[in-house]
Amino acid sequence: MLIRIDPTSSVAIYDQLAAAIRGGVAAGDIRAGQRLPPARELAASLGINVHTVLKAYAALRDEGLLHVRRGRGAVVTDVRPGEVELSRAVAELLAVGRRNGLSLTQIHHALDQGAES
Amino acid sequence: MLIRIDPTSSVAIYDQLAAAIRGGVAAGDIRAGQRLPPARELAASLGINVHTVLKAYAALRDEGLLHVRRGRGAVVTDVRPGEVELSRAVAELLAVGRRNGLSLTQIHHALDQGAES
DNA sequence: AAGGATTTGTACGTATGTATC
DNA sequence: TGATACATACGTACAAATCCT
Repeated sequence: MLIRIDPTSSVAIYDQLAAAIRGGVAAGDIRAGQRLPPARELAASLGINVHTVLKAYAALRDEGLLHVRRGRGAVVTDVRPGEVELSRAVAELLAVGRRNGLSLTQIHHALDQGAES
Repeated sequence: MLIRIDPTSSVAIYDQLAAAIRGGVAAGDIRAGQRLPPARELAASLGINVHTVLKAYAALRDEGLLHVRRGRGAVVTDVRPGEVELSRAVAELLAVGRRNGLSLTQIHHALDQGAES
């Protein structure tokens, strides 16, 4: 897939890149399980900085679209459309719960209470 | 409030700082509407880099704890996270799960799976 | 209204740590 | 052991939004 970056755009470069990758996945240009180019490589080919690529990767990881891990690279999540938002909602609840000092069991309990109402 | 950073800790500095601010808000040391020190200033007083402070501020903003805007600084949100934030995350997960045809049990299962990774 | 000061946002550069292969 | 690749942190510079005079 071809990614173009417009440095004159008011949209941030990392945002342009993230959008391009999102689109590539949605369009099927990038398949589930497929690994994206290493950040340094992609940065070099696009003429941008590694940080900028890593920031885009991190954003997509937070969305649940990518699995990004040290030494492994960025791999497109193997989930069906719709499951991305599910895993993101799961991740958010876990993050919020733990931030407030809740155990996994307590988070489950909160889920049950929320389901009653 | 006093913030201490342990550079030898395995916990990332920006994470330590974010946790310290969260704790300060929770403990009432920092009140709603109060403005945090400029990133550069706080960075200098803690002996860390501006980026590190900004990353902590951005994380807290994503959590909804802070309003961070150019020229204005970082202001503590008037709504206290906690129950409100938790119930919102619960509601979102339930909504997303049911939209995708999951039962409550299946949502619990998704939560467990998310907790593993 | 205009301009300067303040403050975060983004981007680039570089170095080191850590997990994976 | 070594190579690969992301994670974090520090440094610097400029842009953009806001505030104040």
